[in-house]
Amino acid sequence: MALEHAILVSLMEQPGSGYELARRFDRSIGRFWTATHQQIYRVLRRMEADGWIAVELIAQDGRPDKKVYSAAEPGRRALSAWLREPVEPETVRHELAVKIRAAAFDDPAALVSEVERHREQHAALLARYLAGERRDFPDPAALDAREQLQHVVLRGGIEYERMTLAWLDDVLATLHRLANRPSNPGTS
Amino acid sequence: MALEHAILVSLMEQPGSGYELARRFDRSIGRFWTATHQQIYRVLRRMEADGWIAVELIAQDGRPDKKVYSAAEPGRRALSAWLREPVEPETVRHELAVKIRAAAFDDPAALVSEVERHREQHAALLARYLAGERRDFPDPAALDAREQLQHVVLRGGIEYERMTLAWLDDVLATLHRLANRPSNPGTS
DNA sequence: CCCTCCATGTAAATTGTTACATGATTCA
DNA sequence: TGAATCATGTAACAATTTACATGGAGGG
Repeated sequence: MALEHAILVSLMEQPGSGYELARRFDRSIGRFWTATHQQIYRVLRRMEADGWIAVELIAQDGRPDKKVYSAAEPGRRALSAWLREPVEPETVRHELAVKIRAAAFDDPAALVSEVERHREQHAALLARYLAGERRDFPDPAALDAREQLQHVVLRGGIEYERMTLAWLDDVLATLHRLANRPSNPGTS
Repeated sequence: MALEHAILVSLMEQPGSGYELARRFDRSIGRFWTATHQQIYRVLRRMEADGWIAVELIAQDGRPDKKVYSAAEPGRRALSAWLREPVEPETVRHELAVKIRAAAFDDPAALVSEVERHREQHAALLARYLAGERRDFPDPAALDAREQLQHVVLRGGIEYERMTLAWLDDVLATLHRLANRPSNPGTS
C-alpha cells in the first residue's frame, strides 16, 4: 500500500487538512496516485493513531474547524524505510485497450468517437502539463533538489502524454483502415 | 468494472477454463488488465449466473474436471453495449513516482538501485514484446481485422516501454546529478 | 433561490489480495 | 522424493467506490 506514503510526501511538502489533501490528489499528486476524500480521511485517522502524523485543530470564522496534519518523526522514519523497500510491479488497468481488442467482434468504427474523445483529453492534459512546466520550472538550471525531483516526475507525465497521443493516432488510423476495407462480417 | 468484459473478450477469442484464463491474464491480456485466479473464478460464476457465458463440463483422464466457458449471446450483446459506453478515466497508480518525490526528504542516492531494477524489468519486457511482435505479426500487410487490432494494442505496449526506459534514464541522470552536488542536508 | 466551495464524516457494496486447501500427474 | 503443472475452490481481509449526510458562506 502506498496511499499512506503518498499522503506523507504531500504533508512533508506542505502540511494541510484532509480536504486540502483531497484537492491536491485531484491535481498534482493525482497524476500518479488517485484517492478520494473518503479514503484520505480514513487513512489520516489511521496514520494519526499510529503516530505518523500530528494534528492541529484550527478554528476558523464562518468555516468549519480544520484539522491541519503534518508529518511527525515516526512518519518520516516510515517513509525512509519504505523508500528502501523494492516496489512491487504496477498493476496495469487499461480499459481502452480491452475495448480495442473487443472491437474485433463488433464494429470497429463504433470505437472511433471514443478514441477521439480520449485523444482530446490527453491533448488537454499535455497542454496543462506543459503550462505547469513553464510556470513552475522556467529555469531548470536554478532548481533545488526537491524541485528537480518534482520536475523529473512531471517530465514523465509529459512524455507519457506525448506517447499516448501518438499511439491514439495509430489506433485511429488502424480503425479507419478497417472501416474502409472491412474483412469482417457485419458491415455492408 | 471491466474484468467481466476483459474475460468476455478473451473467451470470444478462444473458449477456455478459469485456469486457462488465469494464465492468459498472466500473459497477453495481463499487459493491460491484471487478475488473479480467485477473481476470475468469482466473476465467472457470476457471469454464468447472468447467462453471459455457457459452461461445458469436460471430464479428463488423470486431471480434475475442466469447466470450459464460452461467450453466450447475452454476453456478446453486453460487450457490444459496453463498447459504446464512454470509458471513465484510468486511475493511475505509479508508486515509483511517489518514491521519487519522497526522495527529496531522504537520500536521493538510495533510490538509484531501485530505479535501475525497474529499468532492467522494463528493458526485459520490451524485448519480450518485440520478440512477440516478430513472431505473431511478421507480415503486417497480411493481417485480418482481429490481428490488426491485437497488433495496435501491442504497439501501444512497445511504445510505453520505450518511453518508460527513456524516462528512467532521465530519472537516473537526475539522481546522479543530485548525488554529485547535494544541495540537501544529510550527506556529508 | 440555487449552486459551488469549504470541511468532515458514515454506510454499504464491490473489488482485489493473501492465505489456505485438495489431489492427481509429470519431470528431474 | 520433491517440485512444478493442472484445476478448482473457500475464507478472511484490505482497499476502493458510490451514495448519503450535514451545514454555513459567498456568488450570480
